Amino acid sequence: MSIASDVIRGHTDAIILAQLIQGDSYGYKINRAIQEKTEGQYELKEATLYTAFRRLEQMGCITSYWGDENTGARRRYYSITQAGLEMYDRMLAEWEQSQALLQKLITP
Amino acid sequence: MSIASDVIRGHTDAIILAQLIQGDSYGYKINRAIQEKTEGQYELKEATLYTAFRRLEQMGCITSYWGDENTGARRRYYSITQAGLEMYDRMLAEWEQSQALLQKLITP
DNA sequence: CCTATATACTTCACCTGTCAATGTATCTCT
DNA sequence: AGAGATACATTGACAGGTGAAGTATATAGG
Repeated sequence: MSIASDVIRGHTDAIILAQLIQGDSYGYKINRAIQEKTEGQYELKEATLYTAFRRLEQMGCITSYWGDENTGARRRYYSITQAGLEMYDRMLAEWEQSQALLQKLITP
Repeated sequence: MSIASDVIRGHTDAIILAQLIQGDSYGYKINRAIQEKTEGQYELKEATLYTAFRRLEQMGCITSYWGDENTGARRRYYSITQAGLEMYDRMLAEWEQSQALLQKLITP
């Protein structure tokens, strides 16, 4: 849907980790935060979001637990781990580097 | 192989078009130019490069013709079309936009 | 009460771009 | 003759993203 999807592709993980650095959260809320951050310009597709959670958990970058809501739908909360923090730092550095690289390449 | 591959992904077309704006060229030479431009930090894999040529030609963004080398291996030259120029402009604008968007998203 | 809407998570099938591997052919240098 | 550079092409596999569909609960409005 979004124009930006090709750039964002492969950065879903970093985007999620960036959100979790600010504290534990759950899928729906994270997506909301992303929409607000971008003034509605971007949102993650649900399938993308939950696939990313699986991937990140399997890599040991996040852990999850069920919230104890006594009302509303159940929520699965996620926490960023030490490995996740390190991964985030690497991804951020990579992004800075790649950005400069592509800028060079895309200029005639 | 490269660190930047996830960012560059989906921008191969724009990179190639950026090269062709400077004049007709052929696969091997374009890849060389890319390597030089990035001081060896990046190169396209051959499969990626030639797949992109097919895609761009099919979309009408480039046209191709065989060079009339009387020595050495034959070369297939590519020209950017009007549609290609327009596509490039769109891609460049998109990149600027996406860059800003991802910068926002990747920051905690 | 019933329906629509929002919240919240899950799974499956499919598409696209990338890339490793492999193959072809020609030229130059030793 | 053999090695290495030039030059193009195809195949099969893989990873990430996404549309579509499904499950379940709470709330607001008619």
